[in-house]
Amino acid sequence: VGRTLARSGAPLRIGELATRTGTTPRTIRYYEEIGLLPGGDHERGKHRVYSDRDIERLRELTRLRDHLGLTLAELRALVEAEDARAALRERWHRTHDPVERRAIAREALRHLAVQLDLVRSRKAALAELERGFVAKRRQVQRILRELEAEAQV
Amino acid sequence: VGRTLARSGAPLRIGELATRTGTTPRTIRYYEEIGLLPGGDHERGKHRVYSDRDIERLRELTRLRDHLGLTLAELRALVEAEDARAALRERWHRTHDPVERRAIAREALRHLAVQLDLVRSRKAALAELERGFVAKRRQVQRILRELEAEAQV
DNA sequence: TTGCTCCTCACGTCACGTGAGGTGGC
DNA sequence: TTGCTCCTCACGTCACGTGAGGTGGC
Repeated sequence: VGRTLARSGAPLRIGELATRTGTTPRTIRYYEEIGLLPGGDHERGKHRVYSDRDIERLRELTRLRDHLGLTLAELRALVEAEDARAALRERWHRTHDPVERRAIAREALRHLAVQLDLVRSRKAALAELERGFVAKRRQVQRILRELEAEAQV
Repeated sequence: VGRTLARSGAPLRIGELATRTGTTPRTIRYYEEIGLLPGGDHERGKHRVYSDRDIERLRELTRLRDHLGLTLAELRALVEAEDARAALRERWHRTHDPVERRAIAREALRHLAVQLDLVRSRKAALAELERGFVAKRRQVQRILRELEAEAQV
């Protein structure tokens, strides 16, 4: 096994993390500043170092930001809820009490329902936009066909 | 026919336009300042007055801004293209040359295709997000059912 | 050692929000 | 006349972009 480019699991620097997530180093530092991302585990003045888990985390954040239009304050609230759920998963693994486990699972379902509602209402709005464009297009196409039929004669 | 609230066709002031389009007076003035909206036809210091056509125009802009995530610079480019197409429609009504009319219709189709591509790629991204949430939910639901079956025994 | 990427200020920008102080129309 | 909405500055804010000047690691 020789050298491999982009070896999975290898630590990343901020530039790599940025290109892999479609953002910029500035954005990453800003998110760290406002508490949306961990500090890449660095001392002041030294280079930040990230892991594969950070790639996933940042990708998730940018997706929610771009596709659901969440503000960074909303994202931060969401991340805090996420951390709370991570703590729940911890408890899940430590307990074997089925009553507690059911409560944890139901909590997870409620959270997923909220996310799904957001995604679906945005999708519905986009679908409406799409319908409008398609209707206009159909109308123009009909007119164009008529003009071309006329030209045939 | 007596007084009707919100009579269609009556001129609007900026506050009315704002509430009808889900924006704010400040946003409307800003859009005017950067050339995205006409000036409500007012002299300096006097009240701006808008028509029903302005409602539609602003709604269209906010939809494209919110759902497609366009910047105001992109919106302005789009508005300019829109104005160019309006000029084409003018020519359409003045000409009866079928060759010219076909050219105009084809131009309109190209423009609609660009818009549709944008909408659809955004919809696809949202659909992917949705699939992820649905898969997670299914998994949690399965676990929950198992726990409840256990409780039944 | 030479590039390249990284570091920390810090000011600039985009798209508005938010008063401050004053005028206009039902 | 009294409210209410409108007007124009003008500073503040959010989410970064963009140098300026300097240090770190393959």
